[in-house]
Amino acid sequence: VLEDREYHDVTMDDVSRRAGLAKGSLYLHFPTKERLFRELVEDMHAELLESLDRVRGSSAPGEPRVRALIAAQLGFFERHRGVFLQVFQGQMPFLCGDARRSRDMVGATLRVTTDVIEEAVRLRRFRSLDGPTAAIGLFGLIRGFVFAHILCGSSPALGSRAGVIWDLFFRGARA
Amino acid sequence: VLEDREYHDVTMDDVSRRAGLAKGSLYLHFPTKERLFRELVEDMHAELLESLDRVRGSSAPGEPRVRALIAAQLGFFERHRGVFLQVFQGQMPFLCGDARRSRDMVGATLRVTTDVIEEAVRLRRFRSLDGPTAAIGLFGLIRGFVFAHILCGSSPALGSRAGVIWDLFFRGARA
Amino acid sequence: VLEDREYHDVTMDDVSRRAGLAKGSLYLHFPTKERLFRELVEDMHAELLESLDRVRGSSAPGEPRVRALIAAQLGFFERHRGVFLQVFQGQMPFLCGDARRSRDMVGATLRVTTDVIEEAVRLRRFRSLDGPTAAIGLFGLIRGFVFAHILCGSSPALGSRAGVIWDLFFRGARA
Amino acid sequence: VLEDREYHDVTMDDVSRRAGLAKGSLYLHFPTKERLFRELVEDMHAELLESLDRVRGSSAPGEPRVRALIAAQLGFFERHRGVFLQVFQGQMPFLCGDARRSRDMVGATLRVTTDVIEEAVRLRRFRSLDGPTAAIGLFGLIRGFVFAHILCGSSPALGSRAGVIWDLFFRGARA
DNA sequence: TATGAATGAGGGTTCATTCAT
DNA sequence: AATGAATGAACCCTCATTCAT
Repeated sequence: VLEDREYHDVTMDDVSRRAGLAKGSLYLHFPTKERLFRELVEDMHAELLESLDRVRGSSAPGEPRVRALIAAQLGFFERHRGVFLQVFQGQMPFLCGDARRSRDMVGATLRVTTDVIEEAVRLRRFRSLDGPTAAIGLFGLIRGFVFAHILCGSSPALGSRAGVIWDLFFRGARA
Repeated sequence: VLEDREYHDVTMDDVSRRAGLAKGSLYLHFPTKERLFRELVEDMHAELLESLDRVRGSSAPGEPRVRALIAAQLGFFERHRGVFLQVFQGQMPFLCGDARRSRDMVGATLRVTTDVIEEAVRLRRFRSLDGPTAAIGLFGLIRGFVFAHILCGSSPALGSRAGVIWDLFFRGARA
Repeated sequence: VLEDREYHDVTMDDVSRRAGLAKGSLYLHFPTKERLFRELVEDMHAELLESLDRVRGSSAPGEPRVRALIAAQLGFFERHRGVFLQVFQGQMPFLCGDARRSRDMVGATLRVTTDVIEEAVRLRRFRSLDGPTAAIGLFGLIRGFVFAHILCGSSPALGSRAGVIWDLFFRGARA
Repeated sequence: VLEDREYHDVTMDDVSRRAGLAKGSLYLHFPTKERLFRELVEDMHAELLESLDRVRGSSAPGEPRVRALIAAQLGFFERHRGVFLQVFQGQMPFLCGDARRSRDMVGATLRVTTDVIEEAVRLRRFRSLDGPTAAIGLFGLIRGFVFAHILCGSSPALGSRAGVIWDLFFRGARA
């Protein structure tokens, strides 16, 4: 439903109609509208963390792992394009009014990113960088492309930007 | 008011109380709640564009100009920390339901950034980069630090991160 | 509720209280205050037309039918005395801002009246009259008595005036 | 202003703009919106009574006087067509929420009409009629044509219906 | 477990009225 | 006398939530 209307314009009526349930039945599963959407976002976030975790198992440390991490995030945002269109446009209280939870979600992503980057530093693939700081940078870089992608329609495909992001992050702009 | 409550939870009563006006008086100045907040955002955006324009006049092309651009954006976000806390947390419909306007605002920023980057490319300070793409990258990088700053409280000062951002953007992570 | 307060002074709160419903419940049945009152008036009007139609089935053409028509209208206004007190005093936008609809309602009544009068003319019970014009006259005559009745309290009973109206309409004032 | 908008949709702003005065200045002349419109209606009514009074001075008793009375009323309604369009459609609380006053206005008209009719009865121009009752009839007859005229646009001219009204009232429908 | 009619607090907006200038 | 910006009570309508069935 969020792909059509923003959070505040989505009524429980809309949700129930889409769910093929009666309005009252929604309340058998979620005590509150806020909780319903919070769980939606948390599910999505769990999925992201899971896919970031899989990065560790399925790729070699260093460059391949960083690239896999970038790809995993792009894939995640592409899969949930509709919802993030809302989130980025600020249409959905990202975590339904709970800043700490928002911090936690971003924090978890940053922690994984930091680990992967520090790994690459240890392997001398990256120069000596402050892990958390570089993680913020990479995080922002990725979101920048996601943002642009979502805002400007769907071309070019988000997945295809992984190479560009890696190139910018790895080599920088320097001549 | 936006620093306390999100857009949809801010009532015109809240606004008027904070403004020291009666509720009705608000409507002498803005025909609609949406318009009131739209104008707020547009004023802020105009200020950003103005300060980005000033970058051209007050700095040499190439590296200094890119650094000035980064600083200008950081300064802008720091000045409006409160509002952007909301925006980044998705608490405020940044553009009050008008995606095109959102695209325009971001587009204007990206255009200036593109110009400045292409300048640096022409001057051989940057390697041969696709201007618009690199602009998205820099834009994301900056916003990433702003986001982290806003989310994690105020330390370290946002302005002090200009060097880090420049370093990451210019040199990349490569060993 | 209209018997106590005029349309614009009747709040949906008043209506709901009188209906023994919550305010919101009203909106399950009518999308709008205007529509609620419009339907009230339309229902009343449908009832009037129905009772005018019945006149045709239950009375002989000519004099009896005209008398029945007069009686039917008086009965209708008497049944809805309260509402028409408002309407005649101009307390209720009779048609809620839609002049065409008003014309239609009156038009339908006039058409039936015209038919009945022309019938009587054909039967040589009435002299040769322009049907539509005479219908307006009879319509006004009836409403005049309704108006007076409503304005001056309830005596004498409206139904008892049918004879007087017929007498005036049939014989005129001529010596 | 009443010719464009109904009473409740006319704001004091509208009135002041039309009057070429500031809104506040209105309140130097009328303490209240209701009072402003009440005085408007009372002025109109005074004008009607005056013109009915003139009927006595300017026409012979009996038939000419009744005809003059009819003409005077038609003229009055034609002059104030706009306002009465509102009143008849029930758009304007005829006397701003004061039924007694409404009764008085109609009562005054009926009294004059009664006098004129009884005069004609005494002169044997009319058969023996109950004055007040016949007055109500004539009053209704006239209003019926005014109503039809106002509702159906302006043709035919209201003034031209005086003959028809007189004919109906005088001769009745009888063959 | 499922329903959906009913609820009623709360929001945006209007506009008659006031009052400092 | 004239102004018009300011006021704030009041209204229509929405929608998350409840509860009898």
